[in-house]
Amino acid sequence: MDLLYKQYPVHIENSLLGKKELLIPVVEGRIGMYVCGPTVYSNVHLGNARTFTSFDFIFRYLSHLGYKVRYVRNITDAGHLENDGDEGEDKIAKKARLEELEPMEIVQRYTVDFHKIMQQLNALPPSIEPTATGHIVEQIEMTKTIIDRGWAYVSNGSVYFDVDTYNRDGGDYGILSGRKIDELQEGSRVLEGQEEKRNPSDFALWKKASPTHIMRWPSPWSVGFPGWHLECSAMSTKYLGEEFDIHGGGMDLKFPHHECEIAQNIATNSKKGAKYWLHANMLTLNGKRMSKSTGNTILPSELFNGDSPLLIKGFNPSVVRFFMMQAHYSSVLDFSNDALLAAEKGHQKLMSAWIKLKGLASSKESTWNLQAWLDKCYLSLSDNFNSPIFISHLFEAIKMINQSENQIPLVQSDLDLLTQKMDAFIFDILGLQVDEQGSSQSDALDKAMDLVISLRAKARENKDWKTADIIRDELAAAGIKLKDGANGTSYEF
RNA sequence: GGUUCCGUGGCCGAGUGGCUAGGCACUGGUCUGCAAAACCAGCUACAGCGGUUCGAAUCCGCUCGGAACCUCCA
Repeated sequence: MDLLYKQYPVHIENSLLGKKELLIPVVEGRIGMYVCGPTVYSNVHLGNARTFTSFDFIFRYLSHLGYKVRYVRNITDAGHLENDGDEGEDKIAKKARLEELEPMEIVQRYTVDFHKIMQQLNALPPSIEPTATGHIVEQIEMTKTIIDRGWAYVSNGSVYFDVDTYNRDGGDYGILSGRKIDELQEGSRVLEGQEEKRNPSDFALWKKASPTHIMRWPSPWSVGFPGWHLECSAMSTKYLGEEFDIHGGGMDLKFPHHECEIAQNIATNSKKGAKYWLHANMLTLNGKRMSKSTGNTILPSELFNGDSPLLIKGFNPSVVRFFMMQAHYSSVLDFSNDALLAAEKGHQKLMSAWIKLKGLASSKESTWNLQAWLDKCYLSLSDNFNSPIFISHLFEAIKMINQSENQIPLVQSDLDLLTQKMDAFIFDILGLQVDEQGSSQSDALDKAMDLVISLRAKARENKDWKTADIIRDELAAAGIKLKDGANGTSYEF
C-alpha cells in the first residue's frame, strides 16, 4: 500500500513566494520543521496558544501521513530586546529586575506555565525544544562567521548585521516581507541610541551589556548577550541543517524577525534555511489584536475556568481547540463568547456521534461511499491544512452516523475502517479530547446508571411522571444528561 | 505615510470564474408523557459603485470600512 503522503501529496502556502506549492522534502520521507516559540517573560496569552496549536495540528497531520517529522520549537529565554537602541533591555532581564528574581527563575516559571497550557490544549511536545541560553556558543560562532564574510561589523562592543552591504553584495533582505530598505528607513520610527549602527535597518547580532544588565556572557567583542533574531538561525541550523523544510511562526514575526533569520542564514552559509515558510495568523478579541497594555487580552487559563469579565463561562480546552480548528490557520480569527458557545455545541455533536459510532452494527452491504469520503477528508487536509473544510466533511459522516438507527450502512470491514479513521481524524490529527468525565466512565458507573434508568423506566411505565422527571432533573443537575430514544434511554455528561 | 491582508446570510467561518461548505441560532415538522438529542424541511449571503466575461462572491479599477506589520509582539 502506498504511503499516505504519496497518496495525498501536501500543498502548502509558502509565504516566501506567496503561493501554494507542492511540499517536496529535502530528504524523502522526512520533514524538518522549526517554529519560533515563546519568549518566556510572562504567561502565554490565547493568541500565542493559537499559533502553537496551529503548528501542533500541522505536525500531527504530517506525522499521520507517515512523514518522520523532527519538530523543533525553541524557548526564547534571553536576547529579546525591548528595543534596539542603547537603552535596549533584555525582556527576561527586565522582568527579573522588576520582580527581583533571578532571570532563570522567570524563565522557569513561565516555561512551566507555557507547557501546562499547551498540554491542556493537547499539543504534543516538540521533538526538540532548545533554549537560546543553551546555544550562546553557536550564536557566537555564527556571528564570527558573518563578520568574517563581511556582512557584520563591530561597534562599541556590539555587533550589527550590515543590511546595506549585504544587499549590495546580492543579498535579498526584504524578500519575505516584500519591503524595500529605502522605504523602511523613511518609515521607521525615530529611536534613541541608534548611533552605534551605520544604518537604521541594521540589526544586532550581539549586544554589549550595560554594567547593570544581569544576563551576560563573554564573547570576543564584549561581555553581553545575543540579538534576538540570531537564536533561531543558530538553533534551526544546528538541529535541522542548513536547508530544511518548514519554518513556522506567527504572522507578526514575518518582519523583521524572519526576514533577519533568512539574511543571517545566507550570510553564514549561503543557504536560506527553510524551503517553506508558514505564518499563522492573529487571534483578535472584539476585532482587535490582543494587547496587554490595553487590557484587550485573555489568558488561556481564564478561558478554561471562565474567570474573566469578557466571558460568561469557562470552556473546555478541547472546545477551544475545536474553535480554533474551525478557522484556517492563515486567517485572522475573532474571538467572542457566541463563537465559543457555537463551537461548544458543535464539539458536543461531534463527540456524541463518535460515541454512537462505536455502538453501531454493520450491514450486509455498504451503501455509503466510504472511500470517496476518505479522499475528500485527506484532500482537504493536504490542501494547505484546511481544517475548516476537513471538519465540514467530518460532519457529513456524523450526519450519516446519526441517521443510522442501530445499523450503519457499511459492511464490517468498512465500519472498522471508518471507526479507525474517525479516531485518527478527531484525536490524532485535530487533537481533540473527549470530555474527561465522559471518558472515565467506569463499568460500575454504567451499572449504577443502568439501575437508575430502569427505575425511571418503571416509573414512566406507571405514568409516574413526577418521579421520572425528578430522576432526570437531579441527574442533569449532577451533570448527567438523559436522552430518551426509541431504543431506550442513554446518558452522557 | 509605506508594506501585506480582509470585508460572506442573525453569529462564527470555508470557498476564489459556472455545480451556490460546515457549525451555531432561528422557524415548521417527525419522534416523544413532557423535555433533550437526532432526523426531515425552510431561511440562502457574498461592503458599495463601475469594468472584463456567455457567466463574477471569486478577475480588474475606484470608494468606504477593518486588521496586522514598519525594529516589543505568536
